[in-house]
Amino acid sequence: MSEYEHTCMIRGDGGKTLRAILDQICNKWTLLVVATLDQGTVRFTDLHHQIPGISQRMLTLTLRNLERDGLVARTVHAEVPPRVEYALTAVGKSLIAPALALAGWAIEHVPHIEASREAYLRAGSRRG
Amino acid sequence: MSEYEHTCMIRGDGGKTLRAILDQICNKWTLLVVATLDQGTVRFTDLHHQIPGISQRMLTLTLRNLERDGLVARTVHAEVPPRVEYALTAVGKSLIAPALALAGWAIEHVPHIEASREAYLRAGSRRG
DNA sequence: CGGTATCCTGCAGGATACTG
DNA sequence: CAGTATCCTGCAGGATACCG
Repeated sequence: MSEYEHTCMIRGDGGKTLRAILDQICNKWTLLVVATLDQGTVRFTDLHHQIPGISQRMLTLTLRNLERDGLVARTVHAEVPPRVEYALTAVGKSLIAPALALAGWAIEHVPHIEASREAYLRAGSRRG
Repeated sequence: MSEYEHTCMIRGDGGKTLRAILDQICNKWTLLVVATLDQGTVRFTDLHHQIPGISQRMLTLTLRNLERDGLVARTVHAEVPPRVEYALTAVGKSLIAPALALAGWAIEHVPHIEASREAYLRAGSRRG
């Protein structure tokens, strides 16, 4: 049985809705930030340390977008030194499951994909 | 119960594996092409017509990448005029399910996200 | 500590023209 | 019909410096 009847969800409006979301969560850091926040409430600096390679700028931008979309809650504690904590909202948490589905697929098929790439390269170099 | 134990799949190697795949499938057209190919075997021109807005160049590039990764099979028929047909491989088909999971999440939460964005904008303009 | 502001670069992807 | 080849542009995202 084909899944064709359901892929209209992807093709739907020419893919605009889905791609607007995909563009958002695929922007290099979003999914990583969400996954890191799945452990609970985390401070800005802790996030910065736990996500290797992210710049302060990109962490801020990513968190702002997530906050704007209602996936992450930002709490500022009126203390000195300042303390700002981030946590997933219910909607943010609900993203974890489908993200894991995709991550699972990725990890499961990486060997196949890499093998296919090498075979493709070899076939290409044989052609010239 | 938290999903924290599982999010290591996302955070795993600093997210490199997952992001390599995500970068690949999030590149604006890949998922749309895969979803369109879920109907079966489709010719190049038919794909071009069925995916509004895609250029010949991007369709070709997207298909080449999918073929290289073993998600799509390309069949050239020795005829004139030429006929080239594309179809999902088993691995390509297996991507549909997790993609649908994500698409489902996206469609389900678009209203919430858009409402959150508007609220965020209003709060911002109130601040100045 | 938790950010902004600014500058800079690579490259995804569009437009267009040509081809076996 | 099914592509290449080439040029061009916007903008994601990195580096760095400054700020309340």
